[in-house]
Amino acid sequence: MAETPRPGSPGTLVPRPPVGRAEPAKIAIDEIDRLLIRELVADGRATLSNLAEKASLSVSAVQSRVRRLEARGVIRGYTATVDPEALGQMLSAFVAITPLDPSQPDDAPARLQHMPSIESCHSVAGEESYVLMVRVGSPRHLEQVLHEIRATANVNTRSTIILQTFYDK
Amino acid sequence: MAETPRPGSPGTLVPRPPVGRAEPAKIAIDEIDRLLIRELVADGRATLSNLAEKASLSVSAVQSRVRRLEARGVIRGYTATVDPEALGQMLSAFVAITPLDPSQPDDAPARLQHMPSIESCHSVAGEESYVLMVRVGSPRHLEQVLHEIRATANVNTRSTIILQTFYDK
DNA sequence: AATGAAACGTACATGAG
DNA sequence: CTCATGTACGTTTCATT
Repeated sequence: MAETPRPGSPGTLVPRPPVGRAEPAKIAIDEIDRLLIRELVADGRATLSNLAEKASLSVSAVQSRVRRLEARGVIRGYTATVDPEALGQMLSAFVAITPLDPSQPDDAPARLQHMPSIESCHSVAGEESYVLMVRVGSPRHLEQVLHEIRATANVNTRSTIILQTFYDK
Repeated sequence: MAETPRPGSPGTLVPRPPVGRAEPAKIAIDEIDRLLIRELVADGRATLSNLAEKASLSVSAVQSRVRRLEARGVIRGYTATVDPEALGQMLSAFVAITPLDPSQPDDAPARLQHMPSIESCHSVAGEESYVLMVRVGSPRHLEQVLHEIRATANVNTRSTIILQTFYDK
C-alpha cells in the first residue's frame, strides 16, 4: 500500500483535524436515546409516560428504546443514591495501592472485592497500580481497613482523605 | 471540671476500646431501614410490594419507611447507571489539581462545575487540593479538557489514567 | 409503628395500522 | 413509530390493633 502523505511530518507540533467528539459508537445511539438516558439518570424512576412526554414520542416508542438500551448494556441498571454520611460513613478516601512483590500474581482487586468499605477499584497508569475509593465511619475505622487491605493484598497504600465532595453527578 | 483519668496516657501506644462502627446517627436507622436501602441500591426501581416481601412487612409499613428515608435525605434520589464506554467516553482519569496562585480566592469547584466531562469533584487533604473524576472520548479530548481546566480554574493538573474499572458499587 | 383491605390511578404490554 | 385497548399492578388512604 502506498503511504499517505504525512499530514504532519514527524517532529512537527502541528496538530491534526479539530477535536470534535470521538465517536466509536459500535451501534447507533441517536439524540433521542441520549435524551432518554439523561432523563433516566436524572430520575431513575421516571415512567415511560414521563419519558414519552419529554421526548415528544409515544409511550410504545419510548418503551422499545429503553428496553433496547437496557439490553445492550448502555443502561446497566437502576439504583438509589444514598448519602454515605447518613449511614455513618463519615470518612471517605482514595487509597492508591502498589503490590509489594511484583513477582507474585497480581490479584489485588479480586482479593479486596469482598470488603464492604471499598466502594470502587480501578487499575491505573500512574505511580501506583490501583486506586480504591474507601468509605468508613471514622479515622480509627480507616486505620483498620488499611491494615486489612495491606494484609489481604500484600500491597503498600497511599491514602488521600476526602474533605468534602462538591459534586458527584 | 475534674479531668477524667486518662484512658491511655500521652505517649503510650495502648489503643482504646474495640473499633466497632462509629455511630453518630443523628436519628435512628434500624436494620429494616438498612435492608430497604440495600434493596433500593441494588434495584432502584423496586416496588413497595417487592420491598415489603423482602422485609416481611406490609406494603404500607414499607411505604412510610421509604418516604421517611427520602425526606431525611438518607435516600438522595434514584438514577440509571450508564456504561460510559457505550456513550463514547472511552477514557477516564483522576485529575488532581492545585491552585497556582494561593493568594487568590479558591473557587475552582464552582468554576469547573459546568464542564460536562467532569463527573465529580472532591476537595482532599493531600499533595493537591482537589481530585476530579473526568470522562472523555479520547486522549485528544482529555488534552483539551485539561487545558480548559487549567485555564478556567488557574490550576496545575496531575492526571492518573484509569486503565480498567474492576468494580464501582 | 404495623396491618389489611378497599379504591384509585396509571404504567405497561400487546397487537393493529 | 403511532394509536388504541385491556389488564395488571403499584400506590394511596384509612380504619384498626
